Amino acid sequence: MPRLVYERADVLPMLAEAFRELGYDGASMARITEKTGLGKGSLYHFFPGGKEEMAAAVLADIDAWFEERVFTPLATLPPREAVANMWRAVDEYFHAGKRVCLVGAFALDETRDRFTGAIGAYFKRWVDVLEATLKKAGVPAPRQAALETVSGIQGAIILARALNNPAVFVETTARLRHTGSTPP
Amino acid sequence: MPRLVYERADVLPMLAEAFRELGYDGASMARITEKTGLGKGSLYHFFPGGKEEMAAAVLADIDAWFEERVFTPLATLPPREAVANMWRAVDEYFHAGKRVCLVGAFALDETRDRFTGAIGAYFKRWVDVLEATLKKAGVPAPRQAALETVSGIQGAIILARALNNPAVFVETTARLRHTGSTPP
DNA sequence: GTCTATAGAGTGATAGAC
DNA sequence: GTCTATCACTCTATAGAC
Repeated sequence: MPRLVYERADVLPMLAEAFRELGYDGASMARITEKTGLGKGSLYHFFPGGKEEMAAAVLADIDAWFEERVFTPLATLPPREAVANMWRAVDEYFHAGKRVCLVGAFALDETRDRFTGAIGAYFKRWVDVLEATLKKAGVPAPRQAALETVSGIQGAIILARALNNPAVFVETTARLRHTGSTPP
Repeated sequence: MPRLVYERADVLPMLAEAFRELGYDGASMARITEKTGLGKGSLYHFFPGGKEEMAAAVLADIDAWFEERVFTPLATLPPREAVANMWRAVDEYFHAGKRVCLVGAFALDETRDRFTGAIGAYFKRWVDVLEATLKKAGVPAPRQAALETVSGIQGAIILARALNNPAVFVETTARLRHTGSTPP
């Protein structure tokens, strides 16, 4: 009987989904083993620091994805293309409203204080690089537009989940999507 | 030695703060007794249904506050006055970005499924009544503007907490605040 | 005495860590 | 699997108002 052999990197997406669905405190080790199919032995082998290290690794993995697919492109592509790429990546990542932003969710309760650095850096990077892009695109008040866009995505996720209607995510972000792609 | 005697209604704001700071799963009975100063006896006397009844009562209390201070005024005051009143109430309630929205926070993880009705009703009522007000004010695309406003508030709370800077709440909602108060 | 509110020890179950 | 700590919750005892 063959057995599946995982690497640490294979486990991260499953862990991420567990934390996304259950929250940090709601994700008990028992439910994490259910969701991942890995035994406690494997999990503590990969993450000797336990649950906190698992969540920290997941946050770092998310940040790396956004760096590659959103932040770096924002900084290097021509502004309008960069913004269009961001919205494509956002729709892909959040499954057009069906998936929650773990970084945003962790920010809301005292879980934030465990991961202040990672959470703050993710959002600061996003706002800063989007602001610079919008400035290049000639958008007026680029700082405020960037804040509005990043926070608008977070709010749309909450609203879509609260109303139990993923379509609300696209509907709510509709106007934001034009910022940076319409001439001033 | 005199002792403090509470009513159920006195306990709700303290419970709300506990859930807001700790989240539903993070709010253990031990920490709730710490935060409220009440013994388990008192808490289970007021809320025989335990933690779930406590959270449900808190959600109902929040909903009642918003009904009185935001939703009903939106439906009855002249449109521009109604919107101005809403923003005053929002700033007061969320302490201009220092306080989290418990209903929104519960929406993000599986806690939503315990309180689907209350969470959905709160946001549906807010969006619907704001949409009607903006329509009366002659705002174009009132539905989308209402979604954007309600979700923008939620997003601004997340961003302010993530960046550890309450001022970001006011900065981020700045443009939203003009919707409904500027002539079309 | 009754009644409501309070305090907190004690229950079995389950938590995270190893 | 095994450890201890902590979980939500129960229950008994009691305080003070009538």
